[in-house]
Amino acid sequence: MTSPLLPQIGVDTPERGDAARNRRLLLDAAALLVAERGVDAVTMDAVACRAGVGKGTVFRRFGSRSGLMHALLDHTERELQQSFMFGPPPLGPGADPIDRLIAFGHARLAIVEVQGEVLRAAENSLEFRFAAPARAVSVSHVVSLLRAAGVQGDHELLACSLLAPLEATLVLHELRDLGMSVERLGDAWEDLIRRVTRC
Amino acid sequence: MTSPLLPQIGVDTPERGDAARNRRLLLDAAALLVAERGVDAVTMDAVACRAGVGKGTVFRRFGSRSGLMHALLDHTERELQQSFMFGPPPLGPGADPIDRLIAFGHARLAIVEVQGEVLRAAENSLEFRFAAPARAVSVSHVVSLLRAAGVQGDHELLACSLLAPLEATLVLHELRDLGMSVERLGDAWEDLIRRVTRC
DNA sequence: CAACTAAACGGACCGCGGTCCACTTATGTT
DNA sequence: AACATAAGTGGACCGCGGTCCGTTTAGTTG
Repeated sequence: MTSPLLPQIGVDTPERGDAARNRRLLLDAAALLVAERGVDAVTMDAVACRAGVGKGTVFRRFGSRSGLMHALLDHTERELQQSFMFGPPPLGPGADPIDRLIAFGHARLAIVEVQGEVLRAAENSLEFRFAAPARAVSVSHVVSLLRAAGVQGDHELLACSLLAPLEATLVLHELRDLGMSVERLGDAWEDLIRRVTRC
Repeated sequence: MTSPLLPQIGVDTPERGDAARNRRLLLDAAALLVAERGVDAVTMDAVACRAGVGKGTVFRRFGSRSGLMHALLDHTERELQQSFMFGPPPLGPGADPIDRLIAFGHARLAIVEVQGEVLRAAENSLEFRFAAPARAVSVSHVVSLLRAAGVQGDHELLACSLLAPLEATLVLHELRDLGMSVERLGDAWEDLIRRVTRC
């Protein structure tokens, strides 16, 4: 079994020097645009122009706008992953699996609160919404916690169903449009987990 | 309290004759395009052209592509709504609320199986994904069933969380990409409901 | 029937995501 | 150092969703 960590891109076929430089330029440009003018201002043309490269290069590096957003989130994603795999309880190993599940949801909600817009933009594509490696890691993490908690049943699907209410698009809707607080969402998550894992 | 049914559009300010005629033309054209060449072929230009009207008219009638898709689904949506409000058990009133919840999920899954592509296209916009009247009806239906089942807690959020795994985009992913069967999804739904409503 | 007005119409126009391909360049080999 | 080639590059180009606004028309009023 290979490492469950997010694959380090280009480990086997390393990027050429100029390509790597342009990746950095593009990521910096994109991050700057987000900070200055919001996610909507991050058009592929704008990023390319700001980075001083051609539009084609942006697509070559990131495949799509969602891919670019995903790359922007990569750091945060890895941090979360590190935390629940190797970090301290209750998120990391050592704590009761149910508490870990609850902490996991809280951590995700916190991320959505901060990076919600970017997350939503990243979710706007099928491949990155479900087929992304980060998602696969989350699913298998939840599956293993469910198993560890002694839950019986279709772990795979149960994990998918539990992850669904944490999707950025929905959470943002609840926060912004319905005016719910993160605390309330956190409480509801905890309640949901306790119900599902009870008995 | 007003009728919980989907509002009959244009009841107060009736549509002009030509407008109503064009709406029909457009809906027929769109349905035909879906049947003949799939959802992706339903571009706003194509629909307009096929109906023999201008593009602006399509947008005036339906607001956006998602709106058009939503209109295409309206009939099905109303049917489901009728069924769970006035139809026979287990979907309709009379059955145990938990059984009604389970039946509701099964009904939705069946719809996704048949109209999945159109549903997904309709979900591609924020306003129609969450702010659509049909969704509000579903949410309040689930809320009332949870209440009737004697479930304690944050019904509103619990309903949202339960509805999330029924979203077309996710369900289609599970069916197509992960190769799961509708039966399996149905079983998982039933299991989820039983867990959540237990105790 | 003529005049009036609010509604509907249509298509030119815009910006964005995404593709394509002729051209350039970094890197390893002899 | 010269070469070969795989990788990278850039910008013209495309199609689509969505907007805008000058024009047309349906329904009403006297």
